[in-house]
Amino acid sequence: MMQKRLKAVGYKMTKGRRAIMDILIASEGHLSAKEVYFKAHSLQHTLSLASVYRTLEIFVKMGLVSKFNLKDGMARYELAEDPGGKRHHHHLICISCGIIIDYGDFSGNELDLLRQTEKRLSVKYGFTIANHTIHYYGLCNKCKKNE
Amino acid sequence: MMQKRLKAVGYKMTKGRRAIMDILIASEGHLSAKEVYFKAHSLQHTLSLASVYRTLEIFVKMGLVSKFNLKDGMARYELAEDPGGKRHHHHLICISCGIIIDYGDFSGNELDLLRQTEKRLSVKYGFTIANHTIHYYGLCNKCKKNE
DNA sequence: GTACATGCAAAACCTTTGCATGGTT
DNA sequence: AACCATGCAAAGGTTTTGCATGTAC
Repeated sequence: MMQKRLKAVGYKMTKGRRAIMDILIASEGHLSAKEVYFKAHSLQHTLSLASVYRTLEIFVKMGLVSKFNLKDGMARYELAEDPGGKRHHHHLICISCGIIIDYGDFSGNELDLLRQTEKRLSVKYGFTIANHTIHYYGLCNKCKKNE
Repeated sequence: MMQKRLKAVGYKMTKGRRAIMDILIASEGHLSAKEVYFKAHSLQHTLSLASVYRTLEIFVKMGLVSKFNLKDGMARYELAEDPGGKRHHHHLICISCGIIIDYGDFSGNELDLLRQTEKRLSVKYGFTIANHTIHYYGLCNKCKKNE
């Protein structure tokens, strides 16, 4: 439970943090800080953007949330994947309209290969890999038709 | 040759652009705009940071340079890969010291699978994939020892 | 009551832009 | 000569921070 995890690291559970977590749980992922702010603000009217940033940073450090950047230079946040990896996915990003599509239905091959690759890199470069981000850039169906 | 390519799109070849391209060619890649600025400035003392940004954007639009973002929200630039894909690589990023290691010695399996995956995504999501970025985050050898 | 969390406003940082001037073709 | 490129400074957008106050424990 969240309160426990926060307490364990010396943090407190507040309404703002609860609201932010609720939004992240309810959303499909890849939210910008402002999107989190607007959505969470509707649950907790006193919440400020500064607190959203501070809270998101805490969540990232705790491993509850993943942060990544697209080419637009605006950070995106989403719930970190569960240990089993059920929520793990990659992103398809349209370079025309910016829509982001999650892609998580990996084939067995793909999973095997990712693991295999990580192991190989560990051995060869002495790198211990904690996680990865994979982004495919291209044209979505809609934008293709409009060209 | 560069001048030709620039001219073809209505742009001019200047000393600043030459210097920026020279730096990109001489470097290992993944340079921030400021790094390009400082290095190129030593070749062309009148160069400004604004021109670096303007030039890099042009190069990206022309397909000469690739731009990508790490989690720190600072864009990185590097020479685009040649058509044959010889320069294609992914990145290992140390979450402790920030060092970036290129990783380009793909196994045959990895290449096959990437192509296969892109094709599958094209079909399933109607997405035409132009390129991808793959970043592995973890601890480098050095930082592992210091912990 | 103590320590952490928050709001607000200011600052910091990366990146873009307006405008007058300089350089390339 | 025409038009693009540049430097400078200002503005824009995202993210961080200082400080006084509020709140969870």
